[in-house]
Amino acid sequence: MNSRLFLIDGSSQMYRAYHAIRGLTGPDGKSTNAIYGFVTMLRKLIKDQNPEFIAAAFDLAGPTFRSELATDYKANRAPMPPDLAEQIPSVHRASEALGVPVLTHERFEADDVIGTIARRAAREGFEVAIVTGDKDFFQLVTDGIKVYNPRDEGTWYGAQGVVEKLGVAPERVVDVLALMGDSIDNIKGVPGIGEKGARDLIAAYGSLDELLARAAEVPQKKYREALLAHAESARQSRELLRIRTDVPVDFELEAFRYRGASRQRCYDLFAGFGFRTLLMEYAPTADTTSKDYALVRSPDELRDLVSQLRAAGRFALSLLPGSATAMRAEIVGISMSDAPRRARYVPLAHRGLEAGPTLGRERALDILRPLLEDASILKVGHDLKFDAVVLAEHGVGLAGLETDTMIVSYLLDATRSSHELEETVLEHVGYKALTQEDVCGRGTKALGFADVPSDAALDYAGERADLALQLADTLKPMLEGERLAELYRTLELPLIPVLVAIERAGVRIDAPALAAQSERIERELATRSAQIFAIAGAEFNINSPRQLSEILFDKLKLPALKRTGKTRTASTAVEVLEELALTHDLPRQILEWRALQKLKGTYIDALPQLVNPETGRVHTCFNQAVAATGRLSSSDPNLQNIPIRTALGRDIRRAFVADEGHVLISADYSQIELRVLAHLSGDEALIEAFRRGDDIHDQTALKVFGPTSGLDRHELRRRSKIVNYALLYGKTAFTLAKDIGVTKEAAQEFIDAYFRGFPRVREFIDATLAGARATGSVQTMFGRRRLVPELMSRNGQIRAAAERVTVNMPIQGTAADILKKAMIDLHGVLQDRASGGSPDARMILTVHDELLLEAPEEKAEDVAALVRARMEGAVSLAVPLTVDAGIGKNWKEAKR
DNA sequence: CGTCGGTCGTAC
DNA sequence: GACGTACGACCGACGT
Repeated sequence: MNSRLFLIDGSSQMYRAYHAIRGLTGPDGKSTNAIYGFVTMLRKLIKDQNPEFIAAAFDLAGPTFRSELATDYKANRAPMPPDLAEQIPSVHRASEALGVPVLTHERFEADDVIGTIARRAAREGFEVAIVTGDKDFFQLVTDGIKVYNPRDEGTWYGAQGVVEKLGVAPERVVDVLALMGDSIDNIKGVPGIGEKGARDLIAAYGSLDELLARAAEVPQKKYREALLAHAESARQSRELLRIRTDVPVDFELEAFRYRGASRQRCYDLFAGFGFRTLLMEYAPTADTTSKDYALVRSPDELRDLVSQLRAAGRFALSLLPGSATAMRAEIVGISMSDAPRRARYVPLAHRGLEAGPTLGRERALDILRPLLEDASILKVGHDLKFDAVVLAEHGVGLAGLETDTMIVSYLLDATRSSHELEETVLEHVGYKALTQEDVCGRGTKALGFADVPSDAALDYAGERADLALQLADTLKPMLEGERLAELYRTLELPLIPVLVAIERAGVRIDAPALAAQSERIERELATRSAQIFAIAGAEFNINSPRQLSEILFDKLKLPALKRTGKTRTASTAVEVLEELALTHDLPRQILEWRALQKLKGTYIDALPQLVNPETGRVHTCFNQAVAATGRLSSSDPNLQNIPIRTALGRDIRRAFVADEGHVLISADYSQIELRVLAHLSGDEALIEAFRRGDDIHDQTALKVFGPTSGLDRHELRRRSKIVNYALLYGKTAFTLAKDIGVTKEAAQEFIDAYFRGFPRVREFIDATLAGARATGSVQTMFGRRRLVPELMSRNGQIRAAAERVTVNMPIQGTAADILKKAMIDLHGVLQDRASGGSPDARMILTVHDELLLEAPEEKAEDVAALVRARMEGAVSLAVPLTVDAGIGKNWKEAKR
């Protein structure tokens, strides 16, 4: 088989990348879209085609032989956008780093360089592929030269493909192009002849020369006259469009042999561009660094380790858990590190053949306990809450928490897609860490840590502790100089033990009640689906948007009112079905079916499965490093989206119950975000309204709709509530109009009226945006910040989204900070009370503006008052914070 | 058969 | 195209 040479039309591929990807910028704010697109294309090409030889040719700025031939060559072309031009040197560097040599020529274009090399390589017996989306290259196609368009799945064009595409053989392509001309490059061709005409004429007369010689014979008057008048233009166009194959270039084909990418150069370059996912593949790996990792196998060794860590006064630790769920995890092993590249791993529960003895778990934990519980020995880790929960479930406390690198990473840049140790280390230490997949395998075949031999676990676990310590020393100083260090020290770090306590406490679930509800809904769903199939005249999967849209829009011919974002298929979303329900029975039925299905599938059936058999309760996991605004999130299960709006939904909350002799206390901030807005904006009208204790939505109604709108109070209040929240979320008149059922113009007038009524809110929004544009980030009252580089995007949509985010973040984020502060305060008080003796109240849940507690029945009123006081007094604002508290045997009752 | 993107829907 | 922050069920295309 012949060697394959890929010649890439670099400039055109770079252009394509630039236009295909919008709004991608590096850490320095400069555009990286063309670089990224080009790199992606190149990597895919190399992966898919596995080339032996490869090179990329690029145009240079400046005159070429064509501009001498025709002074107005490319005169129509808009100048290259500056943010593309500045990426060119980087595209060249990236190409070379990936192992693809870059070719340029002073007087010739990339096309000609490619043409010349292609011809020579073909003569020497290479199979040549020209990588381009440009049909001009079809003229070069021969037995040994094909065109490859990498777009989508990739398309190959040989001679046959060219005939199919342009209607003529490759050697006549330039004749066809000459007739057509090229308006972009200002090549005139023959006016009045387009692609179709050109193909037909060249096919009929054999060649351009023949056609021009016999122009007078052309039957169509339009073509004949044009050909006679513009024969010279046609000839000149042909010279401009003919790709040269005689460029003086000096090279050895051997220089194009592909030898793979330079890891180091790719790593350095991609780090500079901020290509985080790509970085992974090029980062240095373990084999390049020396380390001192060892197993600890005997009690004496472990005691030595403990004294050493004590002497160090500070160390990082990492548990290998038996399961990803902290509340259910066994401890498979513990690693600890007190200096870079040094780590010790204590295997505790590895199964199967072991290279040496393993310490008994209880005995090992007993030796470790004093060290772990000693608050004067500082602890470092990545996601310490996880380790603390697992340890606590094994009867060991974790005190002296100093640095949680996951949370530090989150405070530095909350919008990162992941704060996993691997990602964070890659970014800040420049090291590609082992992953759990590397050690355990992936998919269904993946082993648990317990089934991995302990010396293999050592590499992974050792790194986890080692890297956490290294990371801590890199990241911690980055908090200084801003308010982040204080935010970390006073809010995020103290929150960890609070969350540990809440997660461990869990919520009691009335599983039999849910099971009964499930059966009832199951029957209901069966009846309803039968009805639905009867109306539809066919059986189908109601849960499948695709099948449903076929029924609704193809079979029943209902109008497709909206299309979905990515796939442009007819949407079956609520608002669409609501609309269709006015004219047809089926959509309403579907909506009701879906609502039932959702409740059953997501909550009623899911919750009992997550009850911990040990505790009989559900233990959600609170994530402290996910939400971009500073909120907590909840998962496994998510207890922050339990239904409340519909009666049936609220019933689910009845299944969240208090223990015997206990009650639940629900306390939630009243309109905390609007109060935060009042405080941050300093708007007198808003502040006054809150100080007087007015109903804020009524007050808004007065400002927005006026005293004489004629609507009843209930409707006014409903609309005002929507307007109020619309403001927080940066809603546009368009969506506000939809929500409250008025015209866009009316909605805009409401928004305008709102800003007239609360003028400082407008000023606050403008000032927030201006500040964010100046600094690249926006902050909460407590100094939590969010980076918003997209504010500078040239893409209007991306920019508008960034503006909404910018306005919303300080409000939502400050509210989140306040609740966190209240939780820490309250936790302290409850702990103090508990130290008095009898079991007392405990927090069991938090939902953005609400705390749920469980308390002995007889202390309920007392605790409720305490909770209110702590929440209302968490922070002092220009307006009072008010808290509504309720008590009940279950969450629904407590919520009232 | 497992993974993953798309769509939809729940909360605040 | 048009509302901020989350999590998760389900479907179905795609890759192994």
